[in-house]
Amino acid sequence: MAEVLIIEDDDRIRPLLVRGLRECGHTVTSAPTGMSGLQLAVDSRPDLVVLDLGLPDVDGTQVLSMLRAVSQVPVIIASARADDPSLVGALDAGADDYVVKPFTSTQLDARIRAVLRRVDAGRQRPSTITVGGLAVDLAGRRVHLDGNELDLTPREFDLLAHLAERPGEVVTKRDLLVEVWRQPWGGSDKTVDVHLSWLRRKLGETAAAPRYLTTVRGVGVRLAAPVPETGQDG
Amino acid sequence: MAEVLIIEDDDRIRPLLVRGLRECGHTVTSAPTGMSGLQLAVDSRPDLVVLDLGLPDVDGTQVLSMLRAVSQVPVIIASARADDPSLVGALDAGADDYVVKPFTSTQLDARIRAVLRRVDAGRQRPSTITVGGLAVDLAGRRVHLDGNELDLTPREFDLLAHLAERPGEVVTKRDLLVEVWRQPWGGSDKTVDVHLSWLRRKLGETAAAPRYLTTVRGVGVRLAAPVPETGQDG
DNA sequence: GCCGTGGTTAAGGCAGTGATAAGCCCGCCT
DNA sequence: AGGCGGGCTTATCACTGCCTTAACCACGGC
Repeated sequence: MAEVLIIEDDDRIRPLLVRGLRECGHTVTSAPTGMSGLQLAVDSRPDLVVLDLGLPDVDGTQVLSMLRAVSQVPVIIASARADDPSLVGALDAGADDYVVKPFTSTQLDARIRAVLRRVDAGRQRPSTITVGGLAVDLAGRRVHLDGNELDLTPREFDLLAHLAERPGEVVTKRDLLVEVWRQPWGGSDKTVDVHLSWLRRKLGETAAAPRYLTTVRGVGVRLAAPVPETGQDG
Repeated sequence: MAEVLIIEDDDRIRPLLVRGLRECGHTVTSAPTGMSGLQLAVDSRPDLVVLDLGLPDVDGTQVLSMLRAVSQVPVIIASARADDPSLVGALDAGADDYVVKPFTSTQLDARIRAVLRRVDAGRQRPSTITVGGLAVDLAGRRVHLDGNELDLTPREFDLLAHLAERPGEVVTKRDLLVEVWRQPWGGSDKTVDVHLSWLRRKLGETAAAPRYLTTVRGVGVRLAAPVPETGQDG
């Protein structure tokens, strides 16, 4: 069904949850601490995170805040705290649901499906995006420009795909480093510049005369259909 | 915050919920039976429905099914039944969340906000503001004036965007320095003046004959749709 | 008539960007 | 196991163009 990450320190509960959700058909990974869970969430990009509030290293609410800073992944809080302030605080910090221990994997599975159903309803995306004469096949990882297939490196494709998913929208280099390069904490903007340069070359354009890739100085870059040439210019 | 419909038969609980949610800032309507609630949901198109499972006329799950047949409105089940089958059945029937009575309006409000946040995230908002013949695309950072695209510098765009987000409202230079320039500690008002001047030039207007950007002496500046020329003036 | 606020233009400094080259790492082929 | 090549990153340098500061002018209020 979905890839689920469980962040839970209790060595008795964690295996139970992993096992229960696997029996429900999910692909499950797990982490025993907040920081390792955060790491996994960034690296493996799960479809949903089940987060315990009572973690040994960092408070669950803080983990949630940090996670929200870099990802929109749905989060279900699993906590022993049944009081309103804990619940309200967690939901307002960006959680999607809150279940109080003890609970069955059946219930957790039902809540997971409810959250994912709502999330999926928002984004039904076609597997191939067309922007002007540019066709990006996300599933097949192929790109065609005016009918001719382009030979892109993995990074080049990921970069182009990310931009193609937001046509006409300006994306910052910082966002690209986070989303494409998966480096929320570091990395150099220059790397993005270089890849953009190569991408432009393969798209048959230059930075000085952009067609699809327009850089917005001081902000980022935008992918949009080129404006048809008006013929003779001034 | 949102328009909420409460479907609940208990004459003691219903007013409590209505009152509690109104205190949280929601607009609330309510119905005591499944069929009247269904009617209201169709007629008044609320942003969210709180549905009791134990209704006198029709079972709550059936109400949910009928509602889902005609609407994608988010539904939070409020029920006295704490057993897993009821919860799983309701969620699988299309509910977004499930709270077990008794619960506080604080908790219900938090869950409402969590559900609505996720729903709103799915909608792609039209991120373009139109003021008269001026169209400001916030996400794409493009500006069109009477159909022609304007070439604005980053600061010019930020300035215009900030004003466009508050059409008709006078904004002080101090506010602009804080919000656009991100300099709460200092900075010269003259900088704003200079950028306003450039912006006016690109908008095809002068300070003496303003169309979109009107300065209010001693206060600040306002962006508003121009008043059509009446021909000869007084 | 003076002062303060606002408008415009000019100029210099600097930050962000573009392109290329070199180094490194990893996988593949022999 | 060693060589090889493609791809990614980092570094360097030149350049464009934006932002700020400064100076001067116009206007309205007191």
